[in-house]
Amino acid sequence: MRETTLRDVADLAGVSPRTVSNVVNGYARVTDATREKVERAIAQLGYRPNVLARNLATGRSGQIVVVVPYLDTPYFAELLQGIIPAARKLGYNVLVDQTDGDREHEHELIGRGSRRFLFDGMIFSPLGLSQEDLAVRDPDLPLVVLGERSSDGTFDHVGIDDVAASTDAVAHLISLGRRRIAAIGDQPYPTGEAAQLRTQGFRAAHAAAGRPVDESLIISTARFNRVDGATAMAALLDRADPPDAVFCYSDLVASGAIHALHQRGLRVPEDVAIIGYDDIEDGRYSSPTISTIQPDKRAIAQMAVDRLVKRITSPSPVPGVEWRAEHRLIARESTLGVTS
Amino acid sequence: MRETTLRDVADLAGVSPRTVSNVVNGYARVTDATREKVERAIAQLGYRPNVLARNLATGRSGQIVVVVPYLDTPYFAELLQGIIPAARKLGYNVLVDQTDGDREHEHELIGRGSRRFLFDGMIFSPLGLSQEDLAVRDPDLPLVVLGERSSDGTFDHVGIDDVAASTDAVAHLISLGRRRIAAIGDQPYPTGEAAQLRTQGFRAAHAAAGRPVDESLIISTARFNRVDGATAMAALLDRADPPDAVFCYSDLVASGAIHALHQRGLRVPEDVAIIGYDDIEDGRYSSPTISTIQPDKRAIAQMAVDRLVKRITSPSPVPGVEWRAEHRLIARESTLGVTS
DNA sequence: ATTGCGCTTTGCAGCGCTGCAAAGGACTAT
DNA sequence: ATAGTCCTTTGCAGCGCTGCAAAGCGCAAT
Repeated sequence: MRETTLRDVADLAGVSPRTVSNVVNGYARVTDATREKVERAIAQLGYRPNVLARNLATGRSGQIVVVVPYLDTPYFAELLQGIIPAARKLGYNVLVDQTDGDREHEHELIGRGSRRFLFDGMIFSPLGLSQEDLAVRDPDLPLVVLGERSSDGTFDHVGIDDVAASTDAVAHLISLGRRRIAAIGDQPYPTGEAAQLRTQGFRAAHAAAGRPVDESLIISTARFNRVDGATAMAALLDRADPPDAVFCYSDLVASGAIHALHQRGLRVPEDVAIIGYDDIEDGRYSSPTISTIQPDKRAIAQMAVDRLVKRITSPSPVPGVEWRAEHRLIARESTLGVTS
Repeated sequence: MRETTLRDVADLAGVSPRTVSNVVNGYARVTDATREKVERAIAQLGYRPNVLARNLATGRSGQIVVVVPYLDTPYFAELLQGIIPAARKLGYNVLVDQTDGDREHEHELIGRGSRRFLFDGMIFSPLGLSQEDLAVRDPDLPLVVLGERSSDGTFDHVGIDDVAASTDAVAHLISLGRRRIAAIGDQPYPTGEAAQLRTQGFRAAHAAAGRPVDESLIISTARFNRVDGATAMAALLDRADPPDAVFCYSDLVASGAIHALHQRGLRVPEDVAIIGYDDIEDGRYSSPTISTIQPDKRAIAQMAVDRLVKRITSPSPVPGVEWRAEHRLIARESTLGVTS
């Protein structure tokens, strides 16, 4: 049996298809009598508009897509908790896609692909993509970039001040009297911009305290996840002069590092203090609880959606905005120890 | 500037639009000469097919949606890691939506809404919806349900044997000599079916060991998350006769419970043994590592996608299948203690 | 009685693509 | 030379909806 269409409803109600459309969309002025007739017909036939057809006719889909590297990274999952309701409130439906941090895939998504037509705009958190890659993006696609890139003026960028936040984190370790501070999570140019900014903060904090940086304590990892954190920590502990504190570039890395420490029977923070980044829920429940940098996720989410929708609805080109959310240092047990 | 269309390409290549379509879709036999002409024109104009138009014409969208209660629940995030590649391999794009476990919202998604047209099928993990609610679903929508419901024969159901798995978990605690075993995560009828099956397993294990069940040790929670786990555990510890082991209905609940124990200076498993459910990555890294029930997530994901695609592509009605994936008991530190 | 106004309703065309079936063309068999 | 066959290419119509602008209509003003 065929799906009922606008025309079927129109026939039953004795009006033109256009009028049914007007009722369905709440458009224009429709007399109460007409509206009621049409609504009765709709109910009777169980009519539902075909969004596909509507989208084709209007050229817009009412959907925005949020593209993240990994859905199983709690930071993104938590960010989405802010993005989804914010977008819904503005009448947009949110769908999520993941790239596995794969450069090809990311490229395809921001490039001039045919999926373009499915979405009115995109909130994108790049990982494998370098700044140059971003240049080949589809200029038609309203875009808000999350994270650490800076905008070239044709899209918006929303994030926190990574250098300042990282400086705060490391300064905290220094203020606790730690002498040999390692960093886990650096990544080489050109793709690891987030990581490089954090390393920059790491250096800045040392400089501000008049301390030299031991370059051998800056450890690169492929990803910001637990496995890599544990592996890097284990490697540090195998050395003759292990660190007494570690700045981890994400809470997941920190969680992995703590795991590696516990496996060797070392105590956090007595033997090694750990600070993470992102403030995921996990860190508030782990043992010890993880000191971290807390970005204002709600503000980031709200801002990203606002900017994107502005971009979608504005007929004229919108200048790219660089927007920094607040961040806070949250000191917990992994640096302060158990306080009671 | 207008987006280039099939017709533009046809004009430039000197062929009919239909032929361009054939080339684009790899349809039919097209001579190499023609194909090359067309491809040159496509490249020259930077043509990309309008998926919206294609979808309208074909009536299919090539997208499937995975609907989960909460994206920030690691179990779902991990499951998606299996679903997304499996679906991609079959030519489907996966989009994710979350319901917040809200019954209204879930209802809307499986009902006869207009979003129906955006997706060829749905993999759905219900939470707030009761078995009766599922009955009002859109019969046209190919559907695979994850989790604990049983199928009414009009859709497929994929999950593990929750009763058996829960029995295994509790039997493990009993075998370790624990005497007062609590359960955290029960939920009342009619929505909390997953929880009820686990409670059933909890009872079954007691019965098998010839032990009575202390009903007061079965604690209900609103969700399977950390906060609720911590709160419930704290309440148990406030009692005169606290348990010496707890079966938590998810690893998140277990994580919360362990947190509550540590806050009181109690040791896991020496004072209280904890077992969780789901085997999320978190539990492999926490201190102590969390014993758990490991569902075969990869198999669940693969099966869900296979069944859904079969349903989408089959012209005739497909009978509903009830499919159970394997599960394993993984004993870690939270029940065995630190072994070295 | 005629004109003009404002509101509601309508008809038309078209969004860009594909399904279908038939037309065209090259080539082989008779 | 003619008919038949097979493969490639095409034309048409339509997916179901909305933008646009004009038509219809009731009512007040002249």
